[in-house]
Amino acid sequence: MGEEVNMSEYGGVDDDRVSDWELGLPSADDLTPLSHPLISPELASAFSISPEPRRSMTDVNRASRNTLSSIRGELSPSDGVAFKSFDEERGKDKDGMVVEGEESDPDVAGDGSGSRKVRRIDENCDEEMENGNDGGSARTQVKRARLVWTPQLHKRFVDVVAHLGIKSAVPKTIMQLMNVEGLTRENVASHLQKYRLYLKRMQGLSNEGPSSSDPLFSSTPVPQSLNEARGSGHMPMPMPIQMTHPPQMMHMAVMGMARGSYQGYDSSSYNMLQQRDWSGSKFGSVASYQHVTPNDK
DNA sequence: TCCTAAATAT
DNA sequence: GATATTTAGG
Repeated sequence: MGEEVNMSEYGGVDDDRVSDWELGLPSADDLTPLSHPLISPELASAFSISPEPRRSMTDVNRASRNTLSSIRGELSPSDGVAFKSFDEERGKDKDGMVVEGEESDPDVAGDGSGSRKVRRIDENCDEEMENGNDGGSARTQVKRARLVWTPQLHKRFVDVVAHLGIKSAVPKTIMQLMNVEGLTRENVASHLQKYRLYLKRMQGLSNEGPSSSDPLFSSTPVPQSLNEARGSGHMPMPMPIQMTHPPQMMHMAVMGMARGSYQGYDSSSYNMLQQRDWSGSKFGSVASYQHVTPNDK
């Protein structure tokens, strides 16, 4: 769940008080995010309604999340899971570490029937080169950390692409349907580019055996959707995607991950779980961000 | 505007 | 070298 980095600053100061608080608090999963959209993203996209009202409550969100994270980080005596507070290496620009908060997710069985977990990307900006009061426009785009396409995220991506049809699967639409907070169109575009490449390869080598190049892609069943999904000239009626109705935001917040070691995923669990929802598996979080070097480009 | 391919960066 | 981001052309 929402691992937060800056909690390291408060590390272990108030464990006692925290445990008192947590007694009456609902679990993080039960909380409805403030960013709760009123209509389903499918519907929204069907009618060209912007799914994200662009609330200006981002600060509030962040604040409450921080609080939650802090609490979460300190509790766990009841679970067998050991939450370790993580200290991060900020000094080294090339170093990052994976912090996966394992979340007990009891409702995995139905795969989408129950309450979908809220998902979002928690970006973290290290040093923010804040605007030196330039022209005054709030244009200062904080450099996002490197997005890591976790199996969950990719699965969502594939689902959306599949149901859109390969034709109308364009970055913007995909991004909207995925409804992952913080996920940019460029993120999707980039991934889509790679995904298309992958599909092409697979198509060319349809009788290719085990060694499919990408562990991520090969793990996700590729839909036979080289066909168009939407009738031409029709209004984009949202299709009943596998994802359940309130597919709110993906909740995700994981930092770091050493470069180049992504392929270290256990391929066996891939095959086992390829049709299941990934939540609850060892992949506690949906996506992760890699720490970005303070280097400016 | 935005999609896609290519270049660049990590 | 793989992945993700950024740039450039349409």
